Amino acid sequence: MRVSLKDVAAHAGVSIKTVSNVVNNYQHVTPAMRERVQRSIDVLGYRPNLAARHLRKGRTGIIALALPELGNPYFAELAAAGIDAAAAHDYIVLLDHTGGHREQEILVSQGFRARVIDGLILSPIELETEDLLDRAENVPLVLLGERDYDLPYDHIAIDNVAAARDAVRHLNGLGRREVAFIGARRGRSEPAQLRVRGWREELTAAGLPADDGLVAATDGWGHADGAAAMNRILESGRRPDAVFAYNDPMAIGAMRVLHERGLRVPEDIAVVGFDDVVEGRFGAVTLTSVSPDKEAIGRLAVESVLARLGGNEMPEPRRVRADHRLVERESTLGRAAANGGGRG
Amino acid sequence: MRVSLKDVAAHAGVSIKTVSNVVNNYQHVTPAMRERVQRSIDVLGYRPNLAARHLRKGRTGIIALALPELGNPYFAELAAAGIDAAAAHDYIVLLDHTGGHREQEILVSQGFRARVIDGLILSPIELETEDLLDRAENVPLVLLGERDYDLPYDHIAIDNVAAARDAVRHLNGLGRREVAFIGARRGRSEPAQLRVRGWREELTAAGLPADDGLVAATDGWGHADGAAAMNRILESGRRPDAVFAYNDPMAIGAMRVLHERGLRVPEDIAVVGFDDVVEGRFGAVTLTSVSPDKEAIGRLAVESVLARLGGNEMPEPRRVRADHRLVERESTLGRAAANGGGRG
DNA sequence: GGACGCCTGTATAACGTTGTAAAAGTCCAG
DNA sequence: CTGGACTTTTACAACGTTATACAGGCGTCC
Repeated sequence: MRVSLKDVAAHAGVSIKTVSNVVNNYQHVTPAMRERVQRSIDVLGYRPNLAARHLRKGRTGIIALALPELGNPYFAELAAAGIDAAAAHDYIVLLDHTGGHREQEILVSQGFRARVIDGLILSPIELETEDLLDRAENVPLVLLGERDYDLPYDHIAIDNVAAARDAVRHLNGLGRREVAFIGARRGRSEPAQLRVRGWREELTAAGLPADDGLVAATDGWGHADGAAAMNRILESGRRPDAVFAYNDPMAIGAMRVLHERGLRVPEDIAVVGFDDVVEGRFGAVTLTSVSPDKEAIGRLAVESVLARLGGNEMPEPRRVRADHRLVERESTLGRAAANGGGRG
Repeated sequence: MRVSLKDVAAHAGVSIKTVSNVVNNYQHVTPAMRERVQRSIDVLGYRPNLAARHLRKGRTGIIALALPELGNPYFAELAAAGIDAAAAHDYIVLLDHTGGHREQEILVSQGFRARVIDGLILSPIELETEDLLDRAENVPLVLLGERDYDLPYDHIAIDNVAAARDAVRHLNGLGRREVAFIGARRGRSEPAQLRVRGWREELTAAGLPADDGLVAATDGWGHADGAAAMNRILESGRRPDAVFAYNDPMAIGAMRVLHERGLRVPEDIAVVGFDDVVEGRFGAVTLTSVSPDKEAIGRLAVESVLARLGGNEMPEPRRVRADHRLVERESTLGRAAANGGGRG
């Protein structure tokens, strides 16, 4: 059986509490006593029983990080950053995936999937505001990602509108005048996605078309969804000279379709993605992408949720903006000044 | 404060244990009593305290899954499969990443990173046999992946030698006679990697060269490592007509280098990867790859470790083979019968 | 009709830890 | 050498749950 404080206490000839004091670096322990107890600890190979500690302290030392999809490298990198940030605070991360499905997201937000956690970081896709109103759970919640909720929870994200505008402005600067958007989510009550909004704002400001025919809604957000959306746009008869995708996998899926149809990137159609995943740097045509500071997002999310644990004072919910920048690569290369000229 | 069994018991006017019995679906509870207690549970919104349950039962309901790198979609998909398989058994998965570094892998195997777990699934990269000999930890361990340890732990993997031979045989069948291998790990005491072995065996059996000049060792196993390795091979003066890579990201990195140098895939050089990640299906040249049954691996690993929890009888350690198949795509297309003819 | 067994429900004692309060020990001033 | 102030260590009670053992109630079998 595992060795407990009791065993160590017996071995060292002291009380249980003294051993506990040594383990917890309690201030008032004489060096002699500390060493004696420590020796017993080492000899017996004592390791604290976390379940008991958790029961006693009411904390588990675990926070959950619920992401839509681990297969998307963006989330994988985010997860890695979160795990490391948590480890720095002696916290462990329980990773979960929702598939971006509303029911799963609700389950997670209500704490029904992982019930051993002190705090929760959730990156929702389909979750609606009302789903969080009756949140019975009392563990702190921090939200991540593009969706914007008017709720008293911390929210960590980049400025998605500004980032989308950066991307579109970059395309416009290359002389592209018809910029399609791939990846509006289908069936969303309000098309309030910030990236679509940024796309629309920037185009409108530039006096360029931003009609619905240029927006392709999708069911998911993987390569295949991007490819299908690209196909749909082209089959509609539109011939945009640029595509801005909701994320990199979708952009890459779209580029595959363009390749199959003999359209050249960037000569015929420039492409910009979002998230700056590694994959985009190694295709036949490397991908220009909006690069969020993933490390910062992961770290800020963890620090944010841990801060909520401390006191009951419940400070004002915070909207934290992480940095982003546009990384230009081959998919939007060249033809900088050669605008105006058709590409016949 | 949270509501406990005691509160429910008081509300329902029964003993604590009776409430516990209802919660645990204990057999001998009258329907009337069950309903009465259940009503109190619902009214008060009781939710079991897992820390207390864990302390009492000695189980936490959590297993750890430690993978080298979440950024590699292969592992991300594996993780997703593991999480779902565990959920089917009411278990929760604690995901961890080692970076493939030996110290981290040792830490994980000794249980120093996550100490709340009932079992551990580890996919080691650099870990050596001796690191597991003095494993003090008593939680069951299941190993995953390519490395083969002669130790009394369950091991789940595909037949890596056979899979590698399949890939090389496929290339040979296309008339390719000089097949390079990308991704032998640098600094490994014995080059016992199974995939290299399969590559060598198949080539040798076919009477083709399998010398060290065709093997490119790498530090890591990402896109950039594959690209660097490909560059090194080409700069050495060798002109292989096929490349077999340790995994898909490396294969894709290699293809990028070939593209930059104006070498065509598959016309000049055919490429085969390993793992069949989604990314390989959407490049300008889709990637032929060995496709392990990830869902099965994740599921088998979880079931294996859960099986070890049950009894103390410690059955014989098992080597479980998951299925694999070769998925042929554009990177090895055509020129089937056109062998023999040089390529200019 | 009484003894026996089965079915329900209850009291109590753990599981291993930490917080509280009090006991024991130490030190110094008077 | 005694009293007081302070430091170190201890005993004990929680935290919320489940296992064990046992007490009643009821039916059943001779």
